Amino acid sequence: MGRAPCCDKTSVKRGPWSPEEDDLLRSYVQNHGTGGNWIALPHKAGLNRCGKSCRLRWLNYLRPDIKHGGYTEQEDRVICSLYSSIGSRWSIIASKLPGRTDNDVKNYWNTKLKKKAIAMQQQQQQQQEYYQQQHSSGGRGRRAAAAAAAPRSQCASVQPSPASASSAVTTASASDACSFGAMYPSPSALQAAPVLARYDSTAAAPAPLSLPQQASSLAAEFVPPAPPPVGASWAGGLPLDDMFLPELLGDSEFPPGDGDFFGAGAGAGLLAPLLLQDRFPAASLQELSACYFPNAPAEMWAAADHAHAKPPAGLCHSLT
DNA sequence: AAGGGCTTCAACCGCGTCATA
DNA sequence: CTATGACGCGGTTGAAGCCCT
Repeated sequence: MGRAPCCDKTSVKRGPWSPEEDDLLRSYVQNHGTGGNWIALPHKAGLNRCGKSCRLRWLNYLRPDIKHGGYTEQEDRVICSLYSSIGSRWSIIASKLPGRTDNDVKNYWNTKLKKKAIAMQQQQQQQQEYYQQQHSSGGRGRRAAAAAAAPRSQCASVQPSPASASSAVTTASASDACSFGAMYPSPSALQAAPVLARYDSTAAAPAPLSLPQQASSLAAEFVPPAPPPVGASWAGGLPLDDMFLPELLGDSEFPPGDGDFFGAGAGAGLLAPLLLQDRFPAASLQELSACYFPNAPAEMWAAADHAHAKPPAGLCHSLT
């Protein structure tokens, strides 16, 4: 027994919208608003369309503040950084990009950015191999080499959804998120590991940070990995927390209206977690980190010796 | 010029979540 | 507490345009 359809699909028009339909919908919404009921809207607006179709058309195309195409380097970096940390939660990612819709961001990632990421990952792996060869004789390099050789499944918990494998291009898998996140390892993320443990940090990082204590001990013998390729400025070494925490914490300066999301330069980005440690109690930052990775809270919370298994309600509503 | 393959992106589908009666 | 309906989201599809041979 399935769900009742939202409308009679045989009697409503489907497919591409005509300019006349666009005008009808636009003028109706601008004059009357959505009325909080998309199902009833097409009838009121004189459209022979499904309510969901109207909603999608308005949200993804007709809204006056929509930007189409022309993604900037900054936007690329935001998308990549967030994707590496939270996976394919396009609505959250799009909410950090004014004028962008989840559908647009999703399409952009699937058609362009993902390829760019894969190419850069391959480049990074080549650098890693070279780097491992240079350090293979010393003890300090062994853990990094072992971690680099570790299977990707270490981060499978980041993206629990076993996405269909029917489309190699469009499917956003756990390994995508994980491997791309690994492209930009951040020494600062490890230095701040007891506070900002990242559950998707693998591969180029010394080891999966499944436990803050492990991360802490690893940080002590951490060998900085190869830097991102020259010219690959976007998302370089920026933990999600650097750009996300301020907003969740109510920092009104995020995102900057016309500036660089990542601060004045790489140094500013790398310093952000440490500055946050100064500004907020470690417990609060642990709670917020847990919000990013709701699929793996137990380990971290147990390790952090918290009385509760979950962060306080309302702390991270937009991500859970 | 033709046509086959590739890319892009608007639109659809189905499910999870939430609000409300 | 439960049922129902609407919304919102992520995954997927397919038509149109582009590119290459």
